[in-house]
Amino acid sequence: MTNRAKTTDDPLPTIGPARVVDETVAALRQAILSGDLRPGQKLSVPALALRMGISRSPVREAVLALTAEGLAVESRRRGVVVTELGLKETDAIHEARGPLEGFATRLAAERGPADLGERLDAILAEQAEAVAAGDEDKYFRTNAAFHSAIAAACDNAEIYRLLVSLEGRMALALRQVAARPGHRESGIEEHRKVVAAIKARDGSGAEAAMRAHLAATRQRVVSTLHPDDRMTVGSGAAE
Amino acid sequence: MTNRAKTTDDPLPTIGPARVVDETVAALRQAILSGDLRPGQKLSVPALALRMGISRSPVREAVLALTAEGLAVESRRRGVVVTELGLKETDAIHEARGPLEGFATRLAAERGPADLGERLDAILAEQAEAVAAGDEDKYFRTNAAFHSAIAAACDNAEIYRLLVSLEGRMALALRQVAARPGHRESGIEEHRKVVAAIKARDGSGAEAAMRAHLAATRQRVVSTLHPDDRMTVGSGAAE
DNA sequence: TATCTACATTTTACATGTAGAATTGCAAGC
DNA sequence: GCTTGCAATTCTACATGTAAAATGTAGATA
Repeated sequence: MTNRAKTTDDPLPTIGPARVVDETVAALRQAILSGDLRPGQKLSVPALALRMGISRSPVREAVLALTAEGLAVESRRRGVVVTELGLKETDAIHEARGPLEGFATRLAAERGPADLGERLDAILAEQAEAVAAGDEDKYFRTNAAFHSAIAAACDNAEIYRLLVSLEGRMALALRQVAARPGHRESGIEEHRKVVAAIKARDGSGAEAAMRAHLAATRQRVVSTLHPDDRMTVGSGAAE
Repeated sequence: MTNRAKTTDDPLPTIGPARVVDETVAALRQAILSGDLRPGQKLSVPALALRMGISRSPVREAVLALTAEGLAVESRRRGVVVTELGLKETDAIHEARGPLEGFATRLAAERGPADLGERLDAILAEQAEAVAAGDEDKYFRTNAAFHSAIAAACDNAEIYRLLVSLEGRMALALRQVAARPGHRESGIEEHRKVVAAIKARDGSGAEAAMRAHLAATRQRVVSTLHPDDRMTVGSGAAE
C-alpha cells in the first residue's frame, strides 16, 4: 500500500551494460581460469591496455575487481599478480566450502525450484559427455555450472555471493589436479548422489552427500599436490 | 629453482602504504558504518573528491572497493549508493552466518591459540562496560571485535575473509536494531556461553552456542524490523 | 670475478580532460 | 491539477598526462 513512492520502478529489462570494464574483467577472468595467465604472472596495466587496444583506466579497474574477487593479489606498490594457491590455501578453501556449500545444498533440497533436479541432471549429462570425450574445458565448465546451480537454488543471495567467490578461487587451483585418471569419474558419481538426495527433497541427505563430495575432492587434491603424504583430513569430528 | 639468492628477506617492517585510496576507503567505510552516510545515499565521485580535497581517481577506486565489499551497490550507469538492507537481506546474512561462523567457532575451540579464551574475556569485559555505560559505539566495536577474534582464531584465511565480508554487511543492518532494551544484555550472555565452550575446548558445544547466539540475534532483528513492516529503510526526509 | 653505482626504462598512483548519458529545473501545454 | 518538453547541469566512463618509485642493465670499481 505504500506504493505511491515515485522512486524508479523497474519494469524494463535494464538494457545491457556494454561497459569496457565489464568485458575486460570477463576477459581477464577467462584468461586466468583457462590458464592463459599463469599464477604468479604480473598483470601490468599498461601492457594489458596496449594489448587490448583500450586505455589504462578500465584495465586498472578490472585488475582491482579481480583482486577483490581473490583471483589476483597486490603487493604494496609493486603491482598485481595472478593469485598463487598452494596446498595450504586450497585446503583452506575446501574447509570453508564444507559447511557453507553443504548448508546451501540442504536449502536447495528443501526449498529449491521444482525443476532443479532435472536441470542438474542435464548438467551431469553434459559433464559425462565431457569426460567421455576428454574435453577438459567442458568438464570444468559443467563442474562450475553444477555447483553454481546449487548455490543459486538455495535462494540466499549472501550464500550465493560467498560460494561464487570460493568456487572462483577453487577453479584456479583445480586445473592442475583433475587430470588424474579416475578423478573425474569419481566426481560425477558423487554429483549423482547429491542430485538423488535433492530430488527426494532430503535436506540432510543432500548436505551429507555434498560434504562427502567436497571431502573426497579435498582428498584427491591433497594426494595430487602432495603425493607422499597420506594425511587423513579432518573427517574426525565433522558431522 | 626457488632458491632465494642473496636478496633481502624481511628484516624491516615493510613501511606503510600511505596511499590516498586506502585512507579514502577507510574514511568512507567508517562514514557508512557510523551512519554518516545513510543507506540509499548516493556516492557521487566528483562531490566526494571535492569534499575530501583529492582528485577523482582514488575516490572512484575507493567507491568500487566498497562496492566489492558489499557496503555499496551500483546500478547500471546511475552511480553507486550505500547498500540498503531490508529484512530479507538481513535474514539472508544471518542464515549464511549460521553454518559458517558456527564452523569457525568449532575450529577456534579445537585449534585456536591458547590465550583465545582470555582475549575473548577481555573483549566481553569491555562490552559489559559499554552496556553499563550506554556507550553505543563501544558496544558495536566490541561486538565486531568478538566475532572478528573468533573468525581469526579458526586459522583459515578463507573463512576469515568470508566472515569479515558478512559481518561488515551485518554491521550496516544492526545499528537500527540493537537499541531495544534487553538486546545487548542478552547478547553478552550468549557470548559468555560461547567463550565457556571455547575455554573447555569443546568444539561441538562452541559451535552450538554460536549458532544459538546467531539464531537469537536473528530473532531479535526480525521482531524489531517486522512489526512496523518497513521492508526498506530510510524512507524519511533524509535530505 | 664479484659488487656497487649510475642511468634508462617501466610502472604505479594520482590528477585532469572530455563525450555522451542521465538528472534536474522550469516553464508551457492539456 | 498533472503531464510534457527542453535547456542547463551533473555525472559516469573512458582517455590521457605526469611525478615518484621500482626495476633492469650497463659500466665502474675493487
